[in-house]
Amino acid sequence: MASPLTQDFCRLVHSSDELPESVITSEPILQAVSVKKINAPGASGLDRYRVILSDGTHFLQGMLATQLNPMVDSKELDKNTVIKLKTFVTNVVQGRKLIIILTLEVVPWSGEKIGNPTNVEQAAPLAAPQSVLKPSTTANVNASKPVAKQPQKTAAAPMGPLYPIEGLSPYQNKWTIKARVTQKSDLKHWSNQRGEGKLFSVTFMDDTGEIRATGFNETVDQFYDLLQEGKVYFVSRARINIAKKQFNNVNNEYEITFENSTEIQPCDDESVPQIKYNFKSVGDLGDLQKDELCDVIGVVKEVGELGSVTSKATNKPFAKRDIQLVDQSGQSVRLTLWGKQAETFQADDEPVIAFKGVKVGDFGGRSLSMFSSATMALNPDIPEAHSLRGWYDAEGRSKHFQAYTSATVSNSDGQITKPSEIKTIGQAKDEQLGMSDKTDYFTTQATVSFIKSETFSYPACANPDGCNKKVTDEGSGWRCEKCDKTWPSPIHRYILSMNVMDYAGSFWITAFNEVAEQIMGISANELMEMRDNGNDVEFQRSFQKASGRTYNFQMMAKQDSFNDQPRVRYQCRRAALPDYPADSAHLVSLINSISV
DNA sequence: CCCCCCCC
Repeated sequence: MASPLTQDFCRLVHSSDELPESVITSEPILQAVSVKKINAPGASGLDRYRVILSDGTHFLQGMLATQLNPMVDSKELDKNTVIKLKTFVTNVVQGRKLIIILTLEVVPWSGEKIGNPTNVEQAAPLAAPQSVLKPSTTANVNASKPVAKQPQKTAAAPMGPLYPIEGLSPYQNKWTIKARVTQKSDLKHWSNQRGEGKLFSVTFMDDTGEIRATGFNETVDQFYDLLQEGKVYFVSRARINIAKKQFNNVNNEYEITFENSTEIQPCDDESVPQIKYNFKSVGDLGDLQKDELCDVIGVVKEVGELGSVTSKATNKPFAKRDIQLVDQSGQSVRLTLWGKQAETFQADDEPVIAFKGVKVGDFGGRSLSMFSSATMALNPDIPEAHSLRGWYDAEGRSKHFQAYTSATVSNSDGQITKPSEIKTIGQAKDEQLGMSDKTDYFTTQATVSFIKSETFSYPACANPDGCNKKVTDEGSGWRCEKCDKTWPSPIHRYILSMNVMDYAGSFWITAFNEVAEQIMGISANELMEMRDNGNDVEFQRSFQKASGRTYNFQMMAKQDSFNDQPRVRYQCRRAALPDYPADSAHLVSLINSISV
């Protein structure tokens, strides 16, 4: 059988300083005669595979970009697999030339080894490398010092070969990327123990990936005005470092730092792609940990008032504005804008906005916050936005959206629980919620049948900072151990014990101060005063008035022991008046789930 | 070399 391999490719690579663009894009076909895992994992912690690549006559070393790992894991790429190199770069590591394969295609092959290749390092160099693969019409006598294809006549020539962003690494120095600025930060000044200075950063993107780049001090003067969001540039001769992933969500294990020698040239090639998103559905934010960064697209359902907060850390005031985002998940989430963005934000027509790199918070279950490296695109021309717009205008607008609640906050193990499910009291008991080691959260619609009036509160510390600890009556005053203070009188706080029922059963639940106050309609202090004043009729009526009402209770079921017997305590964390349209929608979905 | 991203 004729060899499918690209003849003399290994010698061409080995004898060229830098490969011509025509070779880089020629999609050579080689056989991977060996595929081995490298012992030292890469900076990303991912496995790295080394391949020995043969053209049938010689072999040389190659590395696989980590995104190709699944092909090795699945054995799609294995010993003696024939592959077509779709994108690759060459690199010299420890004096040895190797190929880094970024994307490849498997070429069908019997699995036999082709020929008896020898190490290209021992082979005689190729006399005229450029003639082998380069079409003769564009043959370039300076092929050993090639330049990439000129993209546009208005564009300046880049330095060195064009690299895909994906192919950049700290071990290369002669590279040029052609990339779009998808995000540009404001100019920032800093001052700390180690000194002071100014900086800005941008995110570059091409069709292989994205990378963050930062300029400090003099390079700010050189490049801050030149680099504009949305425009395309050639960038070369900058330093590449390991990225500190905790500070941005740009998907690259490396980042660029501009240096004085860095060259940046504008380019008006429109083929470079626009911003890339990896959207997380609003309903799936529970999958993410607090402080993770994510991309979200949603309809702006509500725009809050402009407000201001004072930072606890710096004592500086910040403008803030909350908006509510909804999507097809039926869930809504709050997103907070800060500073200038909060002040200038306007969206009264329920637009679609795509957010990139917003930070996940756990306030009220799940919330989002703009991060300095986050971007916001109003009605972007992307499929997800069009589909969201169509859905919202057709049906979403009239839908009820489930807001995140604190019932989705991380539990005592620090694990995130999903938005609480709706259960009947019978289901909560049948499913033994709260009987395991972990805390269970659920929502139940039930009616208050009875509220205990004998004990309904405890005397709490009157410290205005909200200590709320129990205080003891010492005759001369009420003493708080924690605050080491004695108060003339305590503040009574509810521990309200209620029996609630639905058609499937009843149970006793406890509501603490805020929820209990909402249910009773008056404070525990006021109630205590009635009792102390002997106002029994009014006192008893308060309990009767609060009974017979129906709520959607957000419940927490947790095990504890009483007289050495394990039992479940049901705590009510929130009580909301029933939302009948939403409840009906829930019933409809239950009915739909059982119909054929 | 920043890396704070705030509040309730």
